[in-house]
Amino acid sequence: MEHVLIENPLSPRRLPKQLRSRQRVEKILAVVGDLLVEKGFEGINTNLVAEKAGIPVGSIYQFFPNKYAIFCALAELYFEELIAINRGPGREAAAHMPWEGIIDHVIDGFGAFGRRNPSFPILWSGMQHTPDLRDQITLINQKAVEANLVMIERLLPHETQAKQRLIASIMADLGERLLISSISERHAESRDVMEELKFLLKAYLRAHMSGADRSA
Amino acid sequence: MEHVLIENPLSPRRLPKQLRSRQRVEKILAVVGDLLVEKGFEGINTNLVAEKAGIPVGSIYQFFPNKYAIFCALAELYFEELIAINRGPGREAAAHMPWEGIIDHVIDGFGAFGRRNPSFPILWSGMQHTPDLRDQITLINQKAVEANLVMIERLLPHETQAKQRLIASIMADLGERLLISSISERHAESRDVMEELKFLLKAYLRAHMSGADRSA
Amino acid sequence: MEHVLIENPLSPRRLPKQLRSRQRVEKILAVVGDLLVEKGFEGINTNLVAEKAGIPVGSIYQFFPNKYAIFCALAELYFEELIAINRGPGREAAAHMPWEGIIDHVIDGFGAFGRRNPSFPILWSGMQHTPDLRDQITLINQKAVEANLVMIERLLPHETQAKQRLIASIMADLGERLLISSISERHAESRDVMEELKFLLKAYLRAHMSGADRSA
Amino acid sequence: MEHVLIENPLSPRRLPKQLRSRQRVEKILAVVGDLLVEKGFEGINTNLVAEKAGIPVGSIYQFFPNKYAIFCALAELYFEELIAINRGPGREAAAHMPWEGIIDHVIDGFGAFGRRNPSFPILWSGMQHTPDLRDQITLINQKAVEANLVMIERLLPHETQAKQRLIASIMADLGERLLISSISERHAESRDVMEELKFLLKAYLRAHMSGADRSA
DNA sequence: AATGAATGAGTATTCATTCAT
DNA sequence: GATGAATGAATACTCATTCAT
Repeated sequence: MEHVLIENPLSPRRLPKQLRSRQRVEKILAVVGDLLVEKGFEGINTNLVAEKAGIPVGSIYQFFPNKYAIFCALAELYFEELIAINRGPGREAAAHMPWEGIIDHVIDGFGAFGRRNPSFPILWSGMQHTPDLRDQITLINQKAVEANLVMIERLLPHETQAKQRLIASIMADLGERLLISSISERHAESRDVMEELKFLLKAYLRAHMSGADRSA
Repeated sequence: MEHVLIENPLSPRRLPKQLRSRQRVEKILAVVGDLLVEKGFEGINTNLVAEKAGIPVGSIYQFFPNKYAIFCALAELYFEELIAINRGPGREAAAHMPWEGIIDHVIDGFGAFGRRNPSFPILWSGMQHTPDLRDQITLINQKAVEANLVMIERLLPHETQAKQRLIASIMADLGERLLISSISERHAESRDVMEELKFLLKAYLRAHMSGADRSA
Repeated sequence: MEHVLIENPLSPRRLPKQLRSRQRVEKILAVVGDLLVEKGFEGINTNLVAEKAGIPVGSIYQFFPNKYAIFCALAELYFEELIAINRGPGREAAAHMPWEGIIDHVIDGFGAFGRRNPSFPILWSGMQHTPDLRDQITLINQKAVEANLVMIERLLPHETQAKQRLIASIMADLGERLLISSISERHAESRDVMEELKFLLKAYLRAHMSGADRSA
Repeated sequence: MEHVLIENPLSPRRLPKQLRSRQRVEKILAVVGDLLVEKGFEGINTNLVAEKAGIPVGSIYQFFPNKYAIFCALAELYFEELIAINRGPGREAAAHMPWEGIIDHVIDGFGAFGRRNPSFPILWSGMQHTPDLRDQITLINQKAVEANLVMIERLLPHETQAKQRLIASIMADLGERLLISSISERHAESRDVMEELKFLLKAYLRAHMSGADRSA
């Protein structure tokens, strides 16, 4: 389900069960992460990955149907983590937390994630180029929207569903896009940016909550 | 001699003065725009451009020192227009206009621009990959920040310069990033998104203007 | 791992162990030798080499990092042989041989070598143009000088080291330069030239041995 | 005669009579000389020459039928000078000069020439690569042989014509080859080399003059 | 299953020469 | 004559993927 085995050109070919195989897949993904930082998205090639991972090229194709499936798998790893962050601090914790706290928690989580995974923005923006990969991004985006919707429905119960979804979608966009740019080198003042982002999101939601006049 | 450009690896080689040359350069840029939509950033190659433009490859290299200079020239075309939009409705008009009107004007401008230039987001995100081109983006970003600063200084005169610049920079990021994503195909409901963006920006600035408490 | 060569831009990429690989490398070098004669140094291109060798271009790049490395490998083959010739008839034989015999032996060896390898002078002079290759020539030249020094030290023990080296160096130059020109087509009378060269070298050394007056 | 007007692919197309044309041809040759040193033989292209010479490309083709004819013309300039040097100090002077003096004079002349014309060895060795140009070299070589013959006939009147020609030819080879290598950077001790060369040539000729036994 | 040598289509850029103006 | 924009064939090197072993 999460790993559709119907031969989708981007999903992993074979679910590695054997220990060695699992280790190999992990090694491949780790190497790709490193190379993304070291050589850039376009600088990666399968032979290089194999060499750095210490496995033969052929083996890569036992786990992945093609080069892009590797990126996809790495992205999925990142996405799972991001979705978890985006989903917030968990039901019970969230129940006793003001919504602003959730926003702080999510943005801080994104910030920490970005610092932990310098290859993420490179992978993300690289995926835009390959039409097939772009579809994966759309998918992940939808998951982010769903996560946001949970909070929006709670905060803005009187809005139409369409409006709620629009807001959730804008928030997802903000999150993703700014996740990328806030990590990039030109924001050494990353901390300030993160704080400002929290302020922005809160202001946005508060304005909706107070039913602010839109026409002015 | 008059027009020998300092041979920057990205600036055009020769300024086309003759009618035919100007037409050729325009044709090249138009073809690149089309191909960007049709084949994606990585799908473009010089021979293809030449063929579609109906000129020999060699001719491309009379005007551009290399492939990336073509992208750069197209980007510059777009950037000029965007900067003009971002600068707002002009001094006199702006003087008699509430700041919200300026925001509406700019966002609407961006929206119209995006609809007119479907190749823009592809070009923009493609430029991220090529280090040299990335520098161009940084430059343009700075110009956008400057344009935003003018308004911020007027609206939030009591903030520190650093804070003003941070806000202007967030706005620029928002503008650029959302310019890209709001245009992309997955937002057919582009109009709603645009309206929501206006709301977002206004809420953000209003929150700053009212000196909202940040700590909550 | 055993055979990973330090990736010098001119040394072979992979040492061919398998029979087929070794044959391929040999075939490549043989084809380059032929083409050198047929088309000249500048007339050689990698695709042509591949075609004539009956292998795909890509295969060339499995063994050689670039075009010049092929020339270098061929040169090294030649050089090894030449150095061996230059080193003379071997210790024991040399011990029972007048020095003139050694000169005869070396020059005859050069002559035979030249007749066997018509591509050599083309390769040699071609290597002068490519700065990287020129360095290889300097190296080989030094080896030739060392080989000559052995004999010079024996024949002219009273000269200063600097003078001995100068003489050895002139001899090396003579050897190399004349190796090239004596082989070239305009000397069909190659045999006579070879004999004259022996005479020249002997006269030169004898003059030094007799401590001839230089000032006249 | 010296400038065959029959459309030889390497001779100049048109003898420039007009002042401006003569200046242009001279400028072209001077620029080629400079570029030879600056960019190497293969680094020269007609458009670059035209640009550096401050004339349009088309004009080059008014004086020279093709690129190689330019090299040829420059070579001819050099050769004329070299032949003059090689011809010795002039009839009257030579009559009152021991032959050793002539050799000194010629070698010194070659040395001075080499220092004056750093582009010469580059041009010379470059010409080896282009079959057509190689023929020019053969021609010039013959002229050098003729010049040497004059002296050889005087010094070794009893040798057969064939032998005289062989000796003259060896000397020419020595002269040319060593002209190139003695100039090159690896002989900073150029002066010593020059002196050694004089010694070599004198020893060679003296050995012939004394009818030295060849068989030893 | 595992390997890694082999494949060859694909691509940016150059430059001698021409010829319309 | 003079110009210099136009031309396009030519060329080194890469890399995703396969498949014989």
